[in-house]
Amino acid sequence: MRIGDLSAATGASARSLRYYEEQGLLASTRTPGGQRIYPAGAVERVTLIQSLLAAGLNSVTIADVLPCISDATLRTPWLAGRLRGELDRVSAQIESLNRTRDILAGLVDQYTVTPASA
Amino acid sequence: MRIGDLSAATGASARSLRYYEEQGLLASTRTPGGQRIYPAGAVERVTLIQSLLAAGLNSVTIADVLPCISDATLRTPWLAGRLRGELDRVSAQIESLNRTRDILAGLVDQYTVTPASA
DNA sequence: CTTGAAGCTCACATCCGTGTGAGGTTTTAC
DNA sequence: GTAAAACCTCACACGGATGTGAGCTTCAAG
Repeated sequence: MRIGDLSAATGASARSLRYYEEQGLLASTRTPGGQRIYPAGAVERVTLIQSLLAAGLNSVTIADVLPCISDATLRTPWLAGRLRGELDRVSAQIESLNRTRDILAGLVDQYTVTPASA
Repeated sequence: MRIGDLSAATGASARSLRYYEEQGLLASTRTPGGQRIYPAGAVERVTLIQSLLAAGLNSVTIADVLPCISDATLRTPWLAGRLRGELDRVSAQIESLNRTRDILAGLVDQYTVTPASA
């Protein structure tokens, strides 16, 4: 599959896909003319990359972590700790976001209730 | 309370506090010499600002939304919609983060289980 | 007074994924 | 063989909160 197809399939821009490759997150082979050809699992991989980016992991961290998903032999204790750290961070972030959501929901509630007198 | 005290109380750097003021998120009076004096509720206000920033609202949006928390008369339908939109966005973000957390947790699990043979 | 800590303004730097545009090449379809 | 669509590589720009440093002023304590 070519870059346009992968872009359409994932919602990531071609620019982003090239960036992922540049950062070592995504592999491609090339046609004789130099255009990128992506293997079958690329869609899932890009989806995963997007998830991790959205979770606040930067590309370097993702590059460290990603290989282990496909290759269990690459798992080191150091990486396990790293991963656990990221998990904790994301969990804390979710906690914090939940509280903030409650604040926003409370405000929306007030909007819904108070102007009922109007 | 002066800027150093507020910074210590909230964890926000003095730089950030000045920035919040510049963006209209935080008010202060000044000493005759020009130094900032913050009123009593400033700590809570800064904490709220930090929450909203962490939730992905930018300073302009926060500036729109913040006044309504203290003053119900400022609530307009337009702002209600705006607020609801932000709430939806944050909720979606939390959903997405939950999925990502599950992915990370799954990875950590694999680390925990697989190397048990070692 | 004097001195050191704390504050002030201004302005440039950083992060980092993504947008964008120029200028050129490859691929695909007719 | 030709035209159009897709792709290529630079390389610069951005957003937006925060860091940082220079140069100066104010405040609090001795």
